[in-house]
Amino acid sequence: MRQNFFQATLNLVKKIPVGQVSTYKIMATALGRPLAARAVGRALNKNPELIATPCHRVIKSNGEVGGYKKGKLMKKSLLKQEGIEFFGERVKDLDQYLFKFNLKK
DNA sequence: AGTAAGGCGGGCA
DNA sequence: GTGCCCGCCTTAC
Repeated sequence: MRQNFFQATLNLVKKIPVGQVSTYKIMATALGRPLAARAVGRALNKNPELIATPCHRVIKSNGEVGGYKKGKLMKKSLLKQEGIEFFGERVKDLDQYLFKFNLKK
């Protein structure tokens, strides 16, 4: 399932609705690996299609933007275009935009 | 096969 | 809030 993890990750990112975001942790959990947040980031970094796969909608669990292959500035810009606002390096009202997939809080 | 790296998380000083 | 370290997981060399 190693190779599949990569696929599953990209696939999962595509499920994030426009105007919403998720965190590496949540995604890792959704993938069955609550502790693989790092691996998720690794996968997204090697994301073949930056546009088709909205990896910019994935941020850190603490609300910070996190990183982006093309730079976090670009990431923030893309998110802003989707209606998400920022407060410095953090997403404003994170819980409001946070997409938790099928997970229950 | 071994090791380093990477868009992280959490705990503690 | 900041900084540091350790832990976790997968991918690349």
